[in-house]
Amino acid sequence: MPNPEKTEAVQNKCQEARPLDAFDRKILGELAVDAGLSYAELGSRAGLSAPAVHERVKRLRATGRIRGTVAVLDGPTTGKPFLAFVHVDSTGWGKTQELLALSELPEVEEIHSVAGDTCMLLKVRCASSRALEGLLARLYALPSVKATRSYVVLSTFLERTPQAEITEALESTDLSSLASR
Amino acid sequence: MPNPEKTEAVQNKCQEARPLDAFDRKILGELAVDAGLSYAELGSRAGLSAPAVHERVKRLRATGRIRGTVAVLDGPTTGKPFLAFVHVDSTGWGKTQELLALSELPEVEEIHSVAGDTCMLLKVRCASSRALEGLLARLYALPSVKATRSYVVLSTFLERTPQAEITEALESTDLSSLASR
DNA sequence: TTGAAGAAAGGAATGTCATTCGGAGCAATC
DNA sequence: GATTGCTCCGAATGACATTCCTTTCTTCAA
Repeated sequence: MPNPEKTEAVQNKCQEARPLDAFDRKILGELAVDAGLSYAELGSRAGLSAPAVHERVKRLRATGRIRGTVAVLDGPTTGKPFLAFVHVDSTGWGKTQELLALSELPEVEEIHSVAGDTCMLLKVRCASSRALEGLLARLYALPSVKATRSYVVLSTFLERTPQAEITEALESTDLSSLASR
Repeated sequence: MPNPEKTEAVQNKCQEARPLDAFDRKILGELAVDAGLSYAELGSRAGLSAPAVHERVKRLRATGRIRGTVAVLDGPTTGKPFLAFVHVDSTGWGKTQELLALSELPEVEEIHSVAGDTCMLLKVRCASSRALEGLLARLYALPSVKATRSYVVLSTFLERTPQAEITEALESTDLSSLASR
């Protein structure tokens, strides 16, 4: 009979699924806000030395927790003041391949398949309403696209990449207390 | 009578709205994909020297074209496998202030006000469906929130930050050619 | 309990790169 | 035609990333 702990250890090794200790999460949290921090500064905030932080960051990158490091561009001042979310109803499954071709357009920032009364959800940022119109025209040019609903953004109050912190309280919400609503 | 060119020059100076030449856009494009590039590498790709690139990047940061540099975290492997878009119908204008308080939750990544059959649009990434439920509970706890519609993401095919490139063709789409559809 | 092995952290050294400085080319202005 | 301002490049400096090595702690086995 295999030793459960040893088996788990092996799995962790193979899947590289070590469960992120407090140091890791602190580092991730800081880097998700500002990746320009030096390892020394990062270390002093996390309570580690620079080489230790470096080692952890290297591991976080290798295991895919950190996807990459990017400069966040400002839409309006870089020529794309129009932001919209487009819901796409398409006929048939497996037709999503056509939509994925839109990834080539730099205006398309996100493509998700979603559950709900729609099939696909696109996040699109472009130069003008004219360009949005042109993009919708391309959408409707696809045979599988049945209908779209666009939600043009008027104001953006918050926009950021995934954060490291997790709000534990959300999972322990006592919904029964809301039953009286 | 004021000299138009001079006036424009002054405006550019004041608004710091210089129109981004090809070098700037190339640099922005590269940095939006990988901000870890050295200035030397960046320079060789753009056809400039390292100091020249450095100067431009500094200016792009100062003028707000580059909002910041961040590490892109992977949702699933950092403990947040659930992604959803939540449409919020709220009663009355100016009540958005309540919703903005949700910015404090690291699970809330985006908050937009949109035109369409809904008022607010949230992008939410959390640990579990239980957490999503807890977040919706918080939403409904706000007096102004009338209804919500959630679109749970099943698969994400593309997800990136704003890109520098602009597809000119989108703005020159001949919509009259689509009239026959 | 003791010994051995693995993992991880810290200190110091090295190499790379960011950053700065000075000079040159170029355009626009008076 | 001289001047001012801007941007580029090459070289020098300084900071920082990266590596190496030692130490410590934990874990597993005897």
